[in-house]
Amino acid sequence: MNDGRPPGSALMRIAVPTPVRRYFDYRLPADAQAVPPIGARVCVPFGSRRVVGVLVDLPASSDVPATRLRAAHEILDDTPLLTAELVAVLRWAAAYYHHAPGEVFTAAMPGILRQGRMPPAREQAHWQLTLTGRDTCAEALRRRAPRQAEVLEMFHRAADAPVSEEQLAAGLGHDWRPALRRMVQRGLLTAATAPAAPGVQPPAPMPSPAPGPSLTTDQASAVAAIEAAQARGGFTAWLLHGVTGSGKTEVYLRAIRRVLDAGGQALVLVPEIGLTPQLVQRLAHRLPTRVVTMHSGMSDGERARAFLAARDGSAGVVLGTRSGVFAPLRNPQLIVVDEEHDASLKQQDGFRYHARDLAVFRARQLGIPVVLGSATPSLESLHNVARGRYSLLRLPRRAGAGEPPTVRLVDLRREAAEGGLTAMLLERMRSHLQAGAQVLLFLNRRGFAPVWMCVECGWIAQCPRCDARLTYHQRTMRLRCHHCGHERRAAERCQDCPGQPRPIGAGTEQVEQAIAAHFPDVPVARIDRDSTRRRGELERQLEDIRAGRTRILIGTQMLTKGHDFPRVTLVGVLNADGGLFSSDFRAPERLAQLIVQVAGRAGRASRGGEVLVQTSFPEHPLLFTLLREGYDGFARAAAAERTAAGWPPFSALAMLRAEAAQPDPAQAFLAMAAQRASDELQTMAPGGGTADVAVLGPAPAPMERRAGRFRMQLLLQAPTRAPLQLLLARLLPILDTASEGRRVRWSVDVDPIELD
DNA sequence: AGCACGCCGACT
DNA sequence: GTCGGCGTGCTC
Repeated sequence: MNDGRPPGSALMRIAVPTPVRRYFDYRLPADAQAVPPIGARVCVPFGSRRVVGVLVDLPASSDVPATRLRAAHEILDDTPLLTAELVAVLRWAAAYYHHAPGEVFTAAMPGILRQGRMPPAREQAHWQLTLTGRDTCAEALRRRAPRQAEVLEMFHRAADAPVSEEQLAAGLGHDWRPALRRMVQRGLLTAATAPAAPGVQPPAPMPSPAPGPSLTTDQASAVAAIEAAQARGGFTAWLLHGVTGSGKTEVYLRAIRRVLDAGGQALVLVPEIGLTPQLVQRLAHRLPTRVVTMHSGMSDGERARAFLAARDGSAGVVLGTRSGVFAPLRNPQLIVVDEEHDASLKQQDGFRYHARDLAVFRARQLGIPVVLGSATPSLESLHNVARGRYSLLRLPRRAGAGEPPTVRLVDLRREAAEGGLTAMLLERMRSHLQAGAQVLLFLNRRGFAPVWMCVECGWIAQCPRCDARLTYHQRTMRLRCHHCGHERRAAERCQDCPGQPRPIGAGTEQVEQAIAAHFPDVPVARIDRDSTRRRGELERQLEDIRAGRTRILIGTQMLTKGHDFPRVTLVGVLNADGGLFSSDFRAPERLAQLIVQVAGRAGRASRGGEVLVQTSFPEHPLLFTLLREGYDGFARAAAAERTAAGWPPFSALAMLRAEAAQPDPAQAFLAMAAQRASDELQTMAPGGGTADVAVLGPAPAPMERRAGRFRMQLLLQAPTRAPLQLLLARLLPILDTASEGRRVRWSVDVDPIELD
């Protein structure tokens, strides 16, 4: 029975998976029994195809003439797949980022679900210890097979009771399957027929949550402030600015614990690389609930099941990367965004949303607290604190006995670096190694050398498809483009003269080689995308580091996030100059964050750490301020510069980008866009103050040619978001229908963070 | 993005 | 005479 309304006259507004910036209206299916709920999936005819969309509204009328409306084929859900609250977030996001709603909704759903299917309900598999397994010592296994040792430990903790897949996943994060399979082969574990015969054996117990450490006074007052807000109810945004090692996670844990005790759910977002098995484990060990993760490394089925567990409320904590912000939640009471400054929270292609900003919007709409945590907050968040939109919580001291590290600059113009290492750094390395500590060297440049040059004539190996140099990789004797993947043999002869090209400058591969020459007996690990390509390789290397088997670590950005190395006391930043003279106004902020984050790896143990930063520009004001006044001082100076220059957060930006196989169509499209933008601004000027929007460009992108395509950009800059939004709302429909747009690939980026 | 419709070259 | 090239336009 329906609710009395004749279903035939009801309309459905559907987000249809297509790049068109619009919703589509349909009639109910002919056989509909009732009006479906908002957030249900609906199968509809679209052109000549059948597609699965999401019901976002039941409008009273449509702009589309009734004769053109078609009836939906089928309603796929009677319990909505997306909550009404989430639908509202997605609708807002589509409007704010000016992206096609259908693609926004697509981005929010796991593949299986957006195809209109449900994940196969998988029989929960269980395993238990064999007698051999019971007698095997996890520690004995740890050296050769750390992953297996962790699995074994988990079974020992369960004290002979069978352990389920889900418990393994919660306790160990992803990737436990291969280890488990080998252990079954080795006869340590065996499949359990059933978790429990009814009434005989209790189901395998959740490992009971471990008690937390006692809080520092800073932590305690942060927790108290958040708890007061939780008790009060309603939206509050906190910026938790805690130095490395100050125990931000502990603060999150207390706030989450409180939410769980009240029967609610917490959503925790971390940058891609921060979602480590250690973090999953820590949450699972400490919280009396099911923790589900959502990230790109999961299979379709796992992802869909995690999504449904979030929606049904069976998971108390949802831990995800960027796209986790779109998890449907039954009873959300807290959102946490860790490392809120991290650029990977912003999607850089397609639907270019910022997970942190959407998290804040979502929390406001839900009327719940949101906690943004970082040791190096973004200038945006600090600005929001200054304007009173966020409340600041500070953890200025390390939680343990650790002293903050001392930071010094090494002048590369006075001290020659060989293989990336100055004599000064080598001397300090020797000293720290002798004291039994570990050393971490950071260099944001993989490969052997960034340049392959003929010393006779100056010829430099260039990528044929990008405006970029090729990086020399010595192990493979090949030249590789780090922007498009182009690869070729490194020729021994110059192309232009009889000379012999050779590598110039140092990458991680070369540093590794130089270290081996200087410290032949010290075990070294190199951690970058090349050395950790194999599955599980990163985990294996990190385990060697944690166990102290590795003494010197060389790595790129990968090394700076989410990993603790308590025995590292010396950190070397081999070359800090990359960000000093960039055209991107955010480069200094990123460099400062990087230096502080890397430095934070030093001396988390009781001994004071030491940081050496090698640079050719030791007098540069950025480095000077950062060293003398710390991140706070740097942030103040950077904010003053941004104010003067009119950059965010003291203005709002949107970037139009266009690329094509030839430069002309991209240029022509953006020139047209600039013209039409100016036209619109003319007609808008009287009321809305829109004349304040500056149209800058079009100009070639900083790397004009990339992967064989020419890239141009047009920047729109305004003092506030409102006029920019108004302009975009009027400009984009024009661009959508312009013929110039058909010959190029173009996109809008609202609040861009990479200006290239 | 698909997909259809549409109007011009080399083939069974 | 048709198969198919990709320009152009549309999808409730």
